[in-house]
Amino acid sequence: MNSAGKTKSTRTAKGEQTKALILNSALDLLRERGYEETTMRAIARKAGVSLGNAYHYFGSKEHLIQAFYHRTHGEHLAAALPVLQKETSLKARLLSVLRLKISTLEPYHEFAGVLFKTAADPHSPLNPFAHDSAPTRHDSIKLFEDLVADTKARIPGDLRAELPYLLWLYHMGIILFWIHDSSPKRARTYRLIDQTVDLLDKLISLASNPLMRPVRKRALKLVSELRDMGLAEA
Amino acid sequence: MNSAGKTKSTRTAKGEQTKALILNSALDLLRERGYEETTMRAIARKAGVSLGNAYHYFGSKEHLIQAFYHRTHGEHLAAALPVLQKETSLKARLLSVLRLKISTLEPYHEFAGVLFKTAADPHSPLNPFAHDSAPTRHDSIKLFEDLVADTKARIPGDLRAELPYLLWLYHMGIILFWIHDSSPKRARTYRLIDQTVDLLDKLISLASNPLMRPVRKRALKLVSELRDMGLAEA
DNA sequence: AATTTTTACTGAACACGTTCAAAAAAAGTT
DNA sequence: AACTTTTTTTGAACGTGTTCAGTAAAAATT
Repeated sequence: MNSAGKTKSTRTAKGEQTKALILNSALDLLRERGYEETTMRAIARKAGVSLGNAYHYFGSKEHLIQAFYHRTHGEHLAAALPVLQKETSLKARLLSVLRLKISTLEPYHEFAGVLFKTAADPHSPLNPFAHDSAPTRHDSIKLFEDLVADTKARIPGDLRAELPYLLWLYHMGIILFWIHDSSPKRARTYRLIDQTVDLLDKLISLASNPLMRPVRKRALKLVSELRDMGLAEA
Repeated sequence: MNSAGKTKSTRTAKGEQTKALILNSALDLLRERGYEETTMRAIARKAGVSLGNAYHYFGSKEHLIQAFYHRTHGEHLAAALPVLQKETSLKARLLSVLRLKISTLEPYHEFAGVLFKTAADPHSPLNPFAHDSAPTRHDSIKLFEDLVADTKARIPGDLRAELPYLLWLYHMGIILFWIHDSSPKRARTYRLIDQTVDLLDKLISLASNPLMRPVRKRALKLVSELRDMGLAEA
């Protein structure tokens, strides 16, 4: 069995091809119709494959979403990494990276809600704290590590260490807002990004003040405990 | 039709009785078996009623959860209000109210995950920003209004106005943690409450400092915009 | 080359949430 | 009391996600 016994590993070139075919069919339908309206039967039909075969490669409908998540993260990464070369300030980097995230996700807005729907369920393999989604989550946080790493802002070491995780959480919050955002061209979300990035920048400066050291230490210790806990769970 | 055309209003004493019977059967089963393992058919059977009849009173399985949410909130309120009489400090009140919330929810820990599962889905009538759940949400926030209202801490007016909503969000975060908490007697959650309440108290003092006024104003304006948005949506 | 073992694939079956037309019961009306 | 309207209740039906025993094909082994 695999990590959680759901998705079988592919052993054959033919199999790899079929698996990709199913995933592409699924993403097409999800983009067009959203989650509920995209049935496993429709996915299999579009891929020219039997229903059972789809389940051979993807243990459940949710596992297809995990594959989607992995793919869009790759797209986002490809778009965001060049930005880290050009921009050096934390603020400018954050602004670009978040805007790119939203534009990458945009084609899937209709069905993205389901991501968070299951994300909060402890029994779902999709929830961000679950063992199954650890690799994708780690990849996702790594982008924010790179973002923070070589920025020349004066940030105390303790805060700098936790900042990637905190920014990742913040970026999840932005996505949650975007999911509920039905304004034209997602204008509200982009405005929220502008405002919160600006505010965050100020708050980081504030927290970096030596006078803040005791409170900062306390808060960061709490954050690190919370962060570690996810890995320790079943 | 009702608020969203889902739950029919009851017109008869007999109907009221049947509705209560179904809800009680549902809550019993949910407590014993959790959400997935509790089928609508089992609920109907336990209530001695046909499947279709269950759907006559509760438009969907999720609507039963909304009823659960309403009921446990009532229990929590009954336990928490006396505390506001005895305790006067914000810190002590918060500590008690949160601990009571967790102990009220405890019997339903197994299935509470589904609360958050659907809570983040924009299409679900259960999501906290949805129109359907507005009454329960408002009731829930009201408790924190009472909690803040007559406390004698020196808190600036702008912060005091938003504090109930912020504390409600915070309390949702605590519940989210509790859902994932599998430690004995939920020790981790109680520890988290202790630590975060302590920290929150310090942060409120900090934010009340006149020097913080500009940043505070900015942050609170953002929060109030976010809060209003929920009501404006479809 | 024949045989065994592993992988890819099929389609029928299951239990579930949900819907709906229609029957039974109750309440309201004349 | 007879009739109409409304509410309650039923049970069959639909489409869904998922499972599984079994078949076809490919790879590994002899």
